Amino acid sequence: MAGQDSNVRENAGTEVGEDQRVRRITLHDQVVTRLRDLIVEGQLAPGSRVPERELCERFDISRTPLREAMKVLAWEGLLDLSPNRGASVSEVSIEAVDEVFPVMGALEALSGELACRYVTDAEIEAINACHQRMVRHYRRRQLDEYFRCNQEIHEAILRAARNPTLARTYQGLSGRVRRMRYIANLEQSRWDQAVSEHEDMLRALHERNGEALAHILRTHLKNKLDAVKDYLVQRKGTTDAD
Amino acid sequence: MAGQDSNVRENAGTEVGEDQRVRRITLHDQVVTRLRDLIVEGQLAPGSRVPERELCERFDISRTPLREAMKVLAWEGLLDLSPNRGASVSEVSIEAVDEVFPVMGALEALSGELACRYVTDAEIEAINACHQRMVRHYRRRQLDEYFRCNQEIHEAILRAARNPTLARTYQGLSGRVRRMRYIANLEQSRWDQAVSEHEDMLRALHERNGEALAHILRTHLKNKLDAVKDYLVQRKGTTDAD
DNA sequence: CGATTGAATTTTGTATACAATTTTGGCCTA
DNA sequence: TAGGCCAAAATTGTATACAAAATTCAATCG
Repeated sequence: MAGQDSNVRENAGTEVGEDQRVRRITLHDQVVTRLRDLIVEGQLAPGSRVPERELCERFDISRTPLREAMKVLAWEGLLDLSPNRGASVSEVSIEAVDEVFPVMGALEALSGELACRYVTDAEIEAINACHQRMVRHYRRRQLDEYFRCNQEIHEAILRAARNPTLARTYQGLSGRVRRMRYIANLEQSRWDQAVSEHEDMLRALHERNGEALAHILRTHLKNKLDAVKDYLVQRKGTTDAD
Repeated sequence: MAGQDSNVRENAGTEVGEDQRVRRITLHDQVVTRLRDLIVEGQLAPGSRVPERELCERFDISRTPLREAMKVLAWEGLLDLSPNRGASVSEVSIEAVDEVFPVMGALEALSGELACRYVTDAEIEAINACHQRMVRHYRRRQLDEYFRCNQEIHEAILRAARNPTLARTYQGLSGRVRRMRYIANLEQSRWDQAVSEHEDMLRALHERNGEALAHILRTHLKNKLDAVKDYLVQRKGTTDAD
């Protein structure tokens, strides 16, 4: 009876569930994706102001779709908007990391539990294949490819949780954290640890041990964010006195 | 050092933390709040289409700020947008409730734990006062006033968690659920139960027992959503055959 | 020489105009 | 009469124009 349910959604670009049947994507949707990538990849430095004019020229569009996109990114927390004073890329502070962690941690743990409940054998196999690819990239020290597989795995788990609301909520937060991986490059010891944690994940998924997977995902996230925080502390030390 | 932090935020209307020093609120911010209220209060029926023209006339504004507001509400999940085909109010289905519960439950539990960690005696006292008011309204069967106190308490707990990201994320989801309280009116037995659960909450908060509060909040939410689901099932039964 | 005030410039907020797509209604045909 | 096709209307997507606020910079005053 409820026909309106599986409609095309906004921000299709970063959704976990893929409805790729949309051929005509609106301009501001593209802008949301492209602008988010710009921020996430650090091409727009945290704290820097973002005049509308500049972005209009860069994307070669008018202000209307750009502003609509900026509203969404402000809601996601990637931009700070001040009335009549414009937009600036939100800062990545240690406090922000500490603030985001418990929330993402709770969601990540939940996704682990739900994923173990609903994941299919085929999905586990696919995730396993992706994991093996990731390990190969890890051995060859191919950072970019490694990250791509890494994110693919996390998205697959999120998808296996069979909860679009969870996925959307998590992704909304992850943008703020994802860019940190560009800011803080992986140290070798942390990298070894991360791969080891991923092994644990796969095992828990195989055994469909939701509690274990939840715990691993949470720890995994915490370790990752701690690494980012270390980097931020260190960086702060170079600019501040003492 | 990071000066951009405590800037005015978008959607100030429903934030938990109150920065009321802003005198000049932009038009689309007002529209976000007003349109959300319209949806939450059920004045725009779930599933109904929402032509821009109509809302422009109702709010007496042009399409530009309205569209910016609609983008945000679509992100919140209150509106479904289809390119070139307009907006419709998202449906409130049983599946949607089941989907939202685990996510909100996890966040609610988290807020309980954090609140017990950071809440001050003064805050507990304020919450307690609000609780007493709520009980009075409950005894007098004043539904609207009861709900107002109820929401105030939940917001106070969320605020005590000292985590704006958590608050924002939770509020983003709560809009979808809040309107259900208008759809499904409280039955007496459920009402008794809810008040009793609130007593438990206050006790846990007093004892600063985070684990207990987390559990109570989660159960409280589950009971509330179950009541909504019962109502939806019943309602569906009257329209569908069997 | 520094601070303050005020006009010019820039930037944002809102409204309107134009283009493109979808929906609707009617007409024609099989 | 039913179905399909084309045109007209309505609705959405985008661009531009105008208004208001904020920033800048310089000139004047202390």
